[in-house]
Amino acid sequence: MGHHQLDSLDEQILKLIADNARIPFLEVARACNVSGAAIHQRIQKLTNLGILKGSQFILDPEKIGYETCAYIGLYLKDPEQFDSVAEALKKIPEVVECHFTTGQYDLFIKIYAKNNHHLLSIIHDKLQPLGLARSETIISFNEAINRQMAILDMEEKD
Amino acid sequence: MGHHQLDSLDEQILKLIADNARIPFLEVARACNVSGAAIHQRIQKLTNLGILKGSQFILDPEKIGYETCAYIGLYLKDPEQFDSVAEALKKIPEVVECHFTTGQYDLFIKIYAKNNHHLLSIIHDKLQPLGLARSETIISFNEAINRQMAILDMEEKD
DNA sequence: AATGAAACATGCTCGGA
DNA sequence: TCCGAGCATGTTTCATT
Repeated sequence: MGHHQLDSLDEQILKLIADNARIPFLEVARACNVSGAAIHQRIQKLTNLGILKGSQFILDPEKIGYETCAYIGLYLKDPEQFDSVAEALKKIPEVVECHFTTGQYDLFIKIYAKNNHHLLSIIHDKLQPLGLARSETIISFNEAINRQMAILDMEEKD
Repeated sequence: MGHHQLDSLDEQILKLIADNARIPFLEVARACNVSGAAIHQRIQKLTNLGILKGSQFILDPEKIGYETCAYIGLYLKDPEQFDSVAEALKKIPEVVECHFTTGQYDLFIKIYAKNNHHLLSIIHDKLQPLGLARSETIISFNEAINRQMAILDMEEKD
């Protein structure tokens, strides 16, 4: 699971495509002073290495009807079930993140709901039945930042 | 700020492109039984409405050297400064999310760091100087889910 | 691992319905 | 709002270095 050695060209490519998945590879090629075929090969390589894991169009949650964003810390009745609970959470489309965490919570999740009422009904009808002992909800009323981590600098050797 | 009326074609398009930003629009057109020009126009419209907010290639954080993911709840010495603190957080590249929240915390952020030591140094050297009274860190040791919310069903009328 | 050219496919624009 | 056609542009492959 360690990370890989990326050379300067890989890094340039990642910086150019990370926040613009529709950029023409020829434009990347021109910016990097290499051929289009080279970019094609590198992107293939980065994909095979698992560094690139697909692409997305970013949708504005509010504009498609998801006005409530919340984090919920879950305490399980049986903490050893965290694995099967995580599986069950994958089937709840409103759950967009799920973390196994240190300390306080057994699981920590992020949810988008249509509104506060919808959030409550998700907690009641979908989360509680999974075997929660208790939960703590943090409602976000403004997502001031939401971005991908930057590609900061070269990777050190293994 | 409200959401918009999306028809069935908009919805189909969003479902096809949301998790594949590189899909050819002509392929979308074929799947929807409309012309390529129609898809082109719709995507333009969805972009103008702010429903589409750009695109990304998804990078695997671990594979580019970010092995620690954490959430941090921030208590500010002066809670009224939350706005300027949020601005300052934008300049810290390791901070990928920042929320204004109800209750407990003044701000709630998500951070990717190279390792635990790096996380500590970010908290000490970059976050504390912003005027923190206190902070609570939740370290994730496994991100079991990380996805975009699904496009579930038609939007109701305004 | 990169190149350049060729073959193929797509993106974009415009006139018209 | 959509279609179809035309042209510019991008993608992919392959033989070569």
